[in-house]
Amino acid sequence: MTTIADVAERAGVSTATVSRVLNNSEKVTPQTKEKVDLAIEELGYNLKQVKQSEKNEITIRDVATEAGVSEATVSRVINNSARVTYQTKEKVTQAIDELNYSPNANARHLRRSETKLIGLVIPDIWNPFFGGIVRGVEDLARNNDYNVVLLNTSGLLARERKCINVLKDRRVDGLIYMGKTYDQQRIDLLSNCDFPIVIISREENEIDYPTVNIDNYQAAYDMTNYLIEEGYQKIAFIGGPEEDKTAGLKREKGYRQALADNELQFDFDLMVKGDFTLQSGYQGIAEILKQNIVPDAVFAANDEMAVGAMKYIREQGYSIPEDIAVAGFDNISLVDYVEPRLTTVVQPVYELGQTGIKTLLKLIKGEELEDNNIVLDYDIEVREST
Amino acid sequence: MTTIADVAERAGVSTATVSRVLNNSEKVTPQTKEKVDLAIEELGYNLKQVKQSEKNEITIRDVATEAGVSEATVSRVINNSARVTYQTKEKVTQAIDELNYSPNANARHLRRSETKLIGLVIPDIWNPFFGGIVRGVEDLARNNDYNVVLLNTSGLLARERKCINVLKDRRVDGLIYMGKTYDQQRIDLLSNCDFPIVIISREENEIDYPTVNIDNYQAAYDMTNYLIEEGYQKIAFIGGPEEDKTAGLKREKGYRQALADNELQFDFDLMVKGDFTLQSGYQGIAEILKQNIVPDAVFAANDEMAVGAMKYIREQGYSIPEDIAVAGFDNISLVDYVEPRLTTVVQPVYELGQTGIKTLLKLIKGEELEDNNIVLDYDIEVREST
DNA sequence: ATAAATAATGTAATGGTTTTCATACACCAG
DNA sequence: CTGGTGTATGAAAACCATTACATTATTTAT
Repeated sequence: MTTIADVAERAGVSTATVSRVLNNSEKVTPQTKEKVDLAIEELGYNLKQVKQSEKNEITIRDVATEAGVSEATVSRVINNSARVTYQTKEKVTQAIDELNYSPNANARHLRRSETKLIGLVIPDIWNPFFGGIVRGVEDLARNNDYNVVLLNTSGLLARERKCINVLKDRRVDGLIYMGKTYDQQRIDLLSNCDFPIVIISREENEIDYPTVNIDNYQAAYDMTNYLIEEGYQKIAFIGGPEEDKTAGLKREKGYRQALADNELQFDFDLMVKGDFTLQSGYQGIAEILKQNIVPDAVFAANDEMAVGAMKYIREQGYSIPEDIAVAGFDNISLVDYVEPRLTTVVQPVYELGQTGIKTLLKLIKGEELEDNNIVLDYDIEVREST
Repeated sequence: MTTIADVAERAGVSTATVSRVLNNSEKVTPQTKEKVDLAIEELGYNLKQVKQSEKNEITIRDVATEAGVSEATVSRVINNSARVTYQTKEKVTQAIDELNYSPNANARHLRRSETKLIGLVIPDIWNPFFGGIVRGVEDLARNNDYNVVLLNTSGLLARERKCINVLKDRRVDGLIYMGKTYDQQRIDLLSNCDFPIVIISREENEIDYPTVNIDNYQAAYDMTNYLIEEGYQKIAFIGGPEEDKTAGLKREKGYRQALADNELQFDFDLMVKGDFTLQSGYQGIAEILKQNIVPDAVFAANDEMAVGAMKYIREQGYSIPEDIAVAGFDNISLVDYVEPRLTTVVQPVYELGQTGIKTLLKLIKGEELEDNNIVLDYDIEVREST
């Protein structure tokens, strides 16, 4: 298509000048007018020309034409949104097949103002604990015609902020959020979203959104109790970091309460703080053993630390579980592979994910939640380490 | 907003009838008219009501009004797509802030006919091997303003088919595909897509799309060579399943060639087929040992099988690596946790992901690839198991 | 001061779909 | 067979942003 710009170039003047000539709006030298008029003629420029699309996506319009019906009818067939004669339906589906038409979801979503997209914000998919959750989320989401946009944050506030903005721009229908910490900044971040949000794997009292979780306190209590029943008396505990006011703290509390309820003295020397890494479990138990205190069992607030502890214990020549039993928390896949296999609290990761998305879908539909804080069952899987 | 349909429902007639009443276009029974009029009154229906959006999304139009400029100018500010006076820019950004405006990405993408969305099809995110890749993909994608739609297939053809269709509908700009197998059906599936595709972790000769991978043959060769150099002479191999004509086969070939090049006899009794699971590694080595053949080393085609083998070996009272050394392939996280830690081929998972997305972005931009099959470096990480 | 260029901004078409309102046709009861 | 209605369909207005093209302001050069 010829544009004013083309004419301008041909005539060797600016587009503004061409415009002036066309509209007689301002004075123009006769020579200039001459040049411009010539260019217009040469190029056959025509103000009223209609532009035609370059891109050749097959659209609902093409289908409509092919089937000899209106776009509306095609839409009705596609969405089953109204009764359509059998014949018409046939024609339409055939046209769709013939043209290999696939409806543009973006256009649909723009019109419908829903995107069938769920944001999934996670600190680290590499970690199988989260991997299991993601899988639960994705499976069930897709069964409900939603897709998942995955965003890995590494737990960094700046990245989380960006992620949330991206999700806002994309107008996701909802968000499943998992963070490392839940401080005021995160809460501000989330509260600024106008789509529903569900938090997985956090204690309910920290945060003001629906959560899906297990009862960390009770699980730790039960595990400790189990150890006591098995005859262990001197049970060490490797906890989470000082700052962790959430799951880690709950687990610690469960441990202490179980001791108390069994009339066992809580001993500060038997408790150390870790940071959920393998190393910290290793060092944690080392701290205790180096004081020449030898517990008969160690309960770590997560599996990584338990495995780290096992390593040190074995290095010191103790045998597991004969000298020192070890128990963990989470049931990450590696617990099955270590020697001896680790007794641990089984978190239902896949179900956590599924329940999270179920809850989110309810919120999206505007349904009321019976319970804002869903607590799933855990299991204690006894293996050879105790 | 009240629509004709609402009135029709209230009055218990069809919309057509309501229309007739409204326009006096055709005859209508007095009673019907009565009913309809009543309904109209009750619902306060007003033909001329300007329909206003129910959804009250803040749009670029609002920003334009607020800032006293045209929508085009707002767009220019947002996208930095043309020069705008400092003052105008100020006004616009201020309006954006004030209204807390966030541009609707779907509308943008519809117009631009690109979605900044990448499909990521994967057999199992739960598996840390894939988890690492996903992370590499997502990180780099986001740095380039792309988002990732994650689709977990469990390797099932039916699900893969659905996934691909979803991605087509969503008009993703590209796809990163990982599958368990690559048969004709998958190839058909992929070839039916009109966006660029990159395959991660597959041998180039199987498939006709750009791939990112390591050299499985060479890696297995090097590992075998390393074992031989360490003095092992009787090296067993636990391979992939019979059907696996890809990575597993390459690894086997590398193993055999290394033997040959070192003038070691290849011995069928020292080779078993597994299926990449822990159990199959356990059984595999059992098969060999039960024949009273005792190798001095075992090389498994992946880590899971290696760990399974370790387990059986230890159970039989052999010590690792003194009696039998063990080596694996992949470097999944658990290799660091087993006792002794496993010597293995390190696949650069994160880089595989990153390179995959890099390649895909090139394709999306329409750039030529220097190399259609990118081969990344691997490492051999020697630990205590050899 | 005038004519032209350049910079800044506006207008309106466009992207592909859904959905509301409107209507042609077919059916049914009297 | 005809008046009254429902059913199947069509036309056109949304949805929100981008962008091609046009135009108005502001410089620059003569």
